[in-house]
Amino acid sequence: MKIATWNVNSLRVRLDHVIDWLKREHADVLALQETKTRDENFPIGAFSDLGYNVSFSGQPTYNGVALISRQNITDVRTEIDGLEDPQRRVLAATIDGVRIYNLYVPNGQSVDSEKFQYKLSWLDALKTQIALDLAQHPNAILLGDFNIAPEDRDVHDPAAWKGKVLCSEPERKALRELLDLGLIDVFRGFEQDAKSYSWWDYRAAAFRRNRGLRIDLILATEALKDRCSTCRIDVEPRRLQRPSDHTPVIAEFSV
DNA sequence: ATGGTGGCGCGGCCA
Repeated sequence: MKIATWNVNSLRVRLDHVIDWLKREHADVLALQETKTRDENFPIGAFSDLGYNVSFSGQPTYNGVALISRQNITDVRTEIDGLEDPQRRVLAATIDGVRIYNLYVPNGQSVDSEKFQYKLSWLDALKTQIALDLAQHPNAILLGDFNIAPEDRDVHDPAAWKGKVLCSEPERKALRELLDLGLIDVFRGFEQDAKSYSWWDYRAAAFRRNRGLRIDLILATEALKDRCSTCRIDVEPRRLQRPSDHTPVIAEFSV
């Protein structure tokens, strides 16, 4: 299974990029975040023409997640238990016997904001849900835009970002607690270039200067980690005209 | 430079 995650920051604007990317990479599963697309407007045909199934949970203007898959998508869930949340950030499904969680973790805006408290409570509810689910699904993958840089090596300028949202200790702790359930950030299981990032701010020529963060992650259970043969960031889509501010992260599993 | 750019949708929010 070749599986990838990509925050596209509007599927309508980025559809050509996504279709071209699928034609080139032939991924089995692509998890999209920030589709910003109502369900009734989802471009099903663009994907079915390539032989892909789709599942989506969208809303107008903000958020929105989708799964694009060669194999059937079953047992779809879009809610976290105990979390009343109109924001469409979760799409869990089973594909090829693997339980897959496509996640768009709240950004949090700034550590002193209400949105940051929402981010932490959202992560806490997610942890509770995943703890329960992993007992039933030894083969599971969590992937998406986590809006958390796990460690300082995932940050272009750790001193400047210290304590700031996306890098602060409370959210890093929340991520570690999620990993402690038995998940591995598979990107770090392989040799990687220093300064490997998945997101660059649109402003201040951040991409050209490689001033980025690695906040798009693929987490796998122990059983699947041993079946992971590669994980890499594909920076090419970020070079295109009118790109998303994120670029795809890809992992391959023998399942 | 407390800015900068981009998407949505047409003013202001969100990232």
